[in-house]
Amino acid sequence: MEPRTTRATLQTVADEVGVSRTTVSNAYSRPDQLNSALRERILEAARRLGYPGPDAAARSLRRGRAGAIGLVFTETLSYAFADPYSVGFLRGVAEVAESSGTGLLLIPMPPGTDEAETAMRDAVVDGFCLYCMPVRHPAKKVIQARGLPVVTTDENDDPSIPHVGIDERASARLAAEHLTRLGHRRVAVMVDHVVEPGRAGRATVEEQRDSECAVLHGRLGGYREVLEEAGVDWANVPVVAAGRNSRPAAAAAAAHLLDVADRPTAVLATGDVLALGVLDACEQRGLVPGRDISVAGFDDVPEAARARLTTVRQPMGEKGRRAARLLLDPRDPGEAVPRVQLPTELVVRATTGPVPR
Amino acid sequence: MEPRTTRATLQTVADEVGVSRTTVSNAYSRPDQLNSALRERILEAARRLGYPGPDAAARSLRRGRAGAIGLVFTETLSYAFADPYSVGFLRGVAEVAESSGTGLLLIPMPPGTDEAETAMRDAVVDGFCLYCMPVRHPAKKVIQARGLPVVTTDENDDPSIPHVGIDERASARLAAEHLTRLGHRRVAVMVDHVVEPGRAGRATVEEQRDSECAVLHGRLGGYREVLEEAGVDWANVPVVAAGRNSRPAAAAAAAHLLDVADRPTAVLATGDVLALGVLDACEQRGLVPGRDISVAGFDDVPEAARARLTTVRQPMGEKGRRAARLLLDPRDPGEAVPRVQLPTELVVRATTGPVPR
DNA sequence: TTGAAAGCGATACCAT
DNA sequence: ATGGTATCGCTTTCAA
Repeated sequence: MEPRTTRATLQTVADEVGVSRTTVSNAYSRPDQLNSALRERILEAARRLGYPGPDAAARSLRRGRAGAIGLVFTETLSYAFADPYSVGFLRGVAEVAESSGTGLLLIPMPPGTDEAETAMRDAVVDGFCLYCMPVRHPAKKVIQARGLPVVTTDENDDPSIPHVGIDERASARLAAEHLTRLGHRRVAVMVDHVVEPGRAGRATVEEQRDSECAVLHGRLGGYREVLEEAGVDWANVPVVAAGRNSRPAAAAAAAHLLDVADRPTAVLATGDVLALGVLDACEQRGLVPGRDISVAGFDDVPEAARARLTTVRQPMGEKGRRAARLLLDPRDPGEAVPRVQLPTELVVRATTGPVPR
Repeated sequence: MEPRTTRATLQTVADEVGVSRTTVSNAYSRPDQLNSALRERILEAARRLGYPGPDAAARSLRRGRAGAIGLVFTETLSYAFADPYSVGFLRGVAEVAESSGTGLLLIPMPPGTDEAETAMRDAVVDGFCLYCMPVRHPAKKVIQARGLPVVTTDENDDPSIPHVGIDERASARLAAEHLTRLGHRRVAVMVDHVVEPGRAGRATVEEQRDSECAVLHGRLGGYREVLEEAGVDWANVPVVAAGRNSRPAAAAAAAHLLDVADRPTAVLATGDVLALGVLDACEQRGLVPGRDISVAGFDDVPEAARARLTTVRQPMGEKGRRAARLLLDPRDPGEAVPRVQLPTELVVRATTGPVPR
């Protein structure tokens, strides 16, 4: 018996078989470089010695390739699986990554700045997809410093980073115009959060302006334009935060809208999950959406169709696919930085209708 | 200007500042090991030189730690995001991983054996979570050979691998007994696939036996026991495969069940997504579930509650959390291999009722 | 085909 | 607080 104090390595196997490291390496990575009898002998010896195969990290270092792309969220990782919009996006990314044999590394974002920077540095990846990342995030500069391909979605400040997204403002307008055309003027808005995650309740115009989230700015901006064009004073439009992007949170926050004297005739939600929560709240109160009150969402997640929710559809799966492709298909340096803008459309279903009289 | 032909490395920065590599390394990894003035000088020089920070692969190699755990599916990666059960599980894994600063690497499984083995070898991870993996999968031995911590869910053959799951057979019995108690004897079963993915239609008893999927065996076995106890000949029980685990596929396959002379009075589905598809098919035909026909699912995904589906609840989030913990909390070698069995329960809602007369 | 030598880029340990 | 040295485990020329 050999002493098994130290783990078996390429060298161990090479010595055992009486060949060089190169040959053992080839046995794994380039089967065509040696005759299969020798290869079998090597593999057999490896098995016998308990050699686990070429070390992944060492291989990655030597080759300069990780075989994975990193997905970076600001939200908690588990949120990535909680929100159907996010799931749709990830699914798109996964489709493309998979077809090129690339793994997907979901990178958690620790709270502290130093920790976050370290996390971004330690990710063994060939590129980053930034998702839901505030315009100014400390970890962003680390990611850029690494010099790997990067792509952003939704939030796009930096023109030097490839981007795939939608026209947030114009898309939001679609929903708002639909409502004003139906005659609605007393409109309220439901968002996930404005200033800080978790904080629910009405947000002032100043707070809206100070938000770090470009998507929120775009969507609120679109709503605002349309409503002002219809003669509504934006300062009087209640913008209510659910605190978190969840159905129950939205349902709870909807109380601010529904249980008041001058209940709005319509609610614009910046996401379908929120809109569905508002619908839940309506149901609890015996309000029939589309008749007693109008509710419009954003995203068109799968559940929206079942709930007959009027919403703005954005192609989340396609977004993910395009983002992944931008990362995986190398572009030549001369080329302009790609900026993909995907189309959106208003989907009118049953939750919106004329102003009740 | 320095020549920038070669990428900046630790050494480059060390030379520039006139310190040793160690000190530069410490500036990044152990800020407390040097005075902050020097650290600032180093970081500044790094910035100036375009040094991207310590290389992730090199660091991972040297430290012997990857900072990520690998999730391995047999299904396509995008499927992981398509199935709500799977999403719930992943969410649980993500919660725990995140809390310990660990990333999640979703590893695609290529079709070929060699490719699959390479993919498992190249994953830079500290452990593997095997999910939905057939009892005999070629990639499995590579994973075990790597000698990293491994945990399986659902499919469990090997007693040497830690496992978290449910009692498939007993849980399936819950649903079946509920139906037989209601008087149902003409019962059909809907599964995703038996022999090979994609193949839809009725499956013979032989095909059922030959399936590689332990979960399927467990659930069908449970149904069978109960039905036979109730005097039903299993050979006469239609077991229909939807081909894929999707709602539309199930709805389509339900035609085999609903559009026949002796329509069953009840359908047992091995998953909620399938059950929901059956409900869709019922709706198209004007059949009211719970009155005209009974439908029971399995999993209790979020949509099930909305659809008022009777089903067997399994704690998918908890499954994920436990699996992640088994991977991340190191156990001492002497300890027995953990096998966690999570509880399930029957959730009776509106889609099941007495036999229509 | 096979092998020798030269790194890939960083960190740990032990002095200083 | 700093620095020297050894090493992590592999792949890649290039020559034999």
